[in-house]
Amino acid sequence: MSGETVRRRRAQRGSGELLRAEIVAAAKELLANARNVDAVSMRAVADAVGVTPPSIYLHFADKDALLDAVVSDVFAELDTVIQAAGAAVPDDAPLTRLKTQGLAYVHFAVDHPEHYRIAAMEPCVVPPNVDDVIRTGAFVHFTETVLACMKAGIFADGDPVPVALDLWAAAHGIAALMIAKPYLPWGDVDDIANRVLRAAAIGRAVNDVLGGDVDTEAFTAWVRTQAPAKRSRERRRP
Amino acid sequence: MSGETVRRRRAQRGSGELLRAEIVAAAKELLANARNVDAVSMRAVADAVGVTPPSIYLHFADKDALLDAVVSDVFAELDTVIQAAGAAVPDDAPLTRLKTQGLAYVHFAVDHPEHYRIAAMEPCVVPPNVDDVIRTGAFVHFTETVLACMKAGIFADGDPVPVALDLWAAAHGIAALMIAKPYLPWGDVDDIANRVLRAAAIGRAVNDVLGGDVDTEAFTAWVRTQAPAKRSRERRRP
DNA sequence: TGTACATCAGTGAACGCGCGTTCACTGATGTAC
DNA sequence: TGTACATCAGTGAACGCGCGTTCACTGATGTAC
Repeated sequence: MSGETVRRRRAQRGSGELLRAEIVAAAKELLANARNVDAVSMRAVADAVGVTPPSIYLHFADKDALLDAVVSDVFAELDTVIQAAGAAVPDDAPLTRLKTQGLAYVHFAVDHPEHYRIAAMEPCVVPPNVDDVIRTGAFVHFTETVLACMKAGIFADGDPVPVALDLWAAAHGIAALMIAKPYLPWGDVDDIANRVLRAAAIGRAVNDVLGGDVDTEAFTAWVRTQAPAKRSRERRRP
Repeated sequence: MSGETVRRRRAQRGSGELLRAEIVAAAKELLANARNVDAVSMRAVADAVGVTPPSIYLHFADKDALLDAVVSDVFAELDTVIQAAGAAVPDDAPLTRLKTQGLAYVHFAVDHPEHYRIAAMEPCVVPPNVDDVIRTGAFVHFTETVLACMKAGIFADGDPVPVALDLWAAAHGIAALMIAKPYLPWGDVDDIANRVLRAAAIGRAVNDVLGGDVDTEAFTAWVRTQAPAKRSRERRRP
């Protein structure tokens, strides 16, 4: 920690953004191994960057401002991952894209549990505007895919936001529970994420078709009677 | 806070359990309004009970032990709520019981967000044994209902634990997201919880019938073609 | 019934610590002449 | 090209604070005789 003897070179005039970025990166890294936000001190961040604590205050008003910057950084990274995953799926398979993006989401969370925690599981330091969340970043790219599913007739036409929230809840449920209770017998991440995401999408589509007041018990019994026909009609993988 | 001038009567001999329970209750209450566990101090707990800080150490080895006791208390309360909800549904409607219990779960979480947070969203102070979670308390009562659904032919026969985990993930997703992002347009708690839980149950049942490698896109298109027949066959609420 | 005594629940004061933040400062960098 | 000076990124030391926990103690309660 304080064994950091190499002092960084003084920044060039006007290149303050460089140190700012280094501070955010260091705080993010420390947060990844901390119990929570209170367990990461300004002193530790300064130490990790190779600078004294007061230097941080040249770039951030206070600790909350620094943490806000870290959360923004995590959201940006998550968005990049989800966009990349979506781009790998052709436009004419919007439901597959939805599942692929959902899977990428869960993987990001499980691979970076503490970053996911501060971004999606902790109460925000300052509650953001609704539109800032819904019309920007990862959520908006997810909503676009939901809209494509509606245009393809998979979900009923309408406002994509509630559908996106439902599906987000399913993805978040898997991710958050696996992070909070890692000792439970989850099995393979891909398996359970695929199962839950597929169930959420199928369930939503069925709901859209049959209306909200469907008698679930009767419906599943009915699906059971239809199943053999459906099975014989579709190609099975070995 | 320290305006607490009424000092409690000294406990009777051998009635130490009474103060212990009061300490847990006070800590639980303070946690309900705290940002996180670090924001609740032993001093504040002592103050709320009307006692000096060292008194707490007569009943708990340290702060972690106290917090463990609080978490156990929250889990017990959650279990009581879920059992009560399940008991109100007849035995021959296991899927309805599942949804009712799920709804009670989400309601508990939304009504006691900070308690739910420490119980289900924070990493445990000390990771418990798998069996302690899976074979006791709320989870086991939930699993029993899943088993009843299997016996009723709603889900495929087999180990109920993975199914229970899937459905728990759905319930947790709604609960945890609503708590972490309360500013999003969730609408009515019952509505969204019902939608997501129903979707999860339907999706799971369909998966069980059709196998894991079903082509979701083709299936939903197929359900769409079947829908009118199904609709005319079922009674609709006004 | 009365008294001496043991018990132990709860006290009061203090410990050492790490925290966020502040403040007067230093000294390398860049610029004006 | 050389010198004096302004700038401002980063420093070193300190502030006051609340924290978890310890320790020698007190004094009401219950008991033995």
